[in-house]
Amino acid sequence: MSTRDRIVAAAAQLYGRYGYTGVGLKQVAAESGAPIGSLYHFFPGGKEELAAAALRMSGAGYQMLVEGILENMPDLVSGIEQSFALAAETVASTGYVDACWIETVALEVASTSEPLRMVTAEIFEQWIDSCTAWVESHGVAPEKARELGIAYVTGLEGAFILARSLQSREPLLATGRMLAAAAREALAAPPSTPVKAKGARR
Amino acid sequence: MSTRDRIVAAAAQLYGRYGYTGVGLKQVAAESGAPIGSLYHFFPGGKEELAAAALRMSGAGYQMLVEGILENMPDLVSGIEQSFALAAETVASTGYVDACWIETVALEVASTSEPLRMVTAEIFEQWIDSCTAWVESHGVAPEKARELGIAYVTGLEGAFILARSLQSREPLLATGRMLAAAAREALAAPPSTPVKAKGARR
DNA sequence: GTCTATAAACCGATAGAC
DNA sequence: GTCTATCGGTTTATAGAC
Repeated sequence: MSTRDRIVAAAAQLYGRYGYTGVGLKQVAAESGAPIGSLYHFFPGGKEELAAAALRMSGAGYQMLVEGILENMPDLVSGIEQSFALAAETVASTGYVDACWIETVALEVASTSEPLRMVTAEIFEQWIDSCTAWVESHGVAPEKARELGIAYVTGLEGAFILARSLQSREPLLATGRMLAAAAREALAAPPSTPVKAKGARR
Repeated sequence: MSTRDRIVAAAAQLYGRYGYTGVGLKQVAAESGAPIGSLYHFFPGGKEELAAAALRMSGAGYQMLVEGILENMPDLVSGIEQSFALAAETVASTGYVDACWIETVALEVASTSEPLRMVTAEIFEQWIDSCTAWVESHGVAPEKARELGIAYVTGLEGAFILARSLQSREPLLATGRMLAAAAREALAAPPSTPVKAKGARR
């Protein structure tokens, strides 16, 4: 693992616990074992450039994680409910500290750093596209699939907030069940313009 | 408006734009027109005590706002969709900077300040209770009503994140429509233990 | 590429005059 | 209750030796 990678990894970990504003560059340097000079060597743009790299790395990582989970789900409805239940277990197992730190930084930078805001927007858009494609592959019409794909992301992110604050699995379990209900309705109303569905509607 | 109130109001406004960690006490003092000494006079506990007061004030304010909107909605399903659409317009009208700042601070303090984490938990619990009561008043069985009440809050908070990051109404509109679909299903399956519903099931 | 030293500004918090 | 000055520590960022 290169020095650069260790710096980015340390930054991602610290941002997850303390937020973007709450973490100093010296702290990142200390955690990664690199001196501050190396940090500015790899990221001449300073804190913003480092955060952009960490966001992009973790954003892609979260997406691969979710895609891997959803791919192995038997059907749309139980896939939604099960993946939220799995998220609940995972978050609980870390003592409600590790969920998704992208949202924390996204809120912090939304009105303070236009470059970083755009990085988070790019990440969320990719997540939406990925989820929408999965929903569509199970036979939901494109527009409805996008709505459900968006609601999957917003519901998951919102449930993470309450789960961490309340230190409870309930927000994730309840949100998963309600989104599964929405998915059931989306399946019941078949595509107005029929498409060949790859996944089974059963 | 008392000096104390002006300090709390200024803190709430600044936390909304820059987050908890991103706002200094000197900044709050300057914005409110009060000297730092007064700030420590009213809040001997310093930054944490001030944030707790601001959180409680804004938390109650948001709850009253949502309750006032939901009360006047004709039915459960369109009430959910319409209130999300209204939120989309409101957030868009502020240039996507003012949505709900409780979530920003909740994420920042979740693993850094146990006292503040508990304040945010209390606020979220009250929101859930309020939404659950509204859902139940429209004829949904208690357990399902709580699930939908939770999903309303998580969906709204999550959609606020994406709306601000993407600078788009779409996350709020899509989430509102999906939660309305979930509500439709909750109404279709009547309470196992029938209760006298105050709201119309139609 | 690695590392140290340092500048200039800001932080939360306190002391103490008024 | 109001206000100022200040302490000790931290921040981002840079300069420059190795």
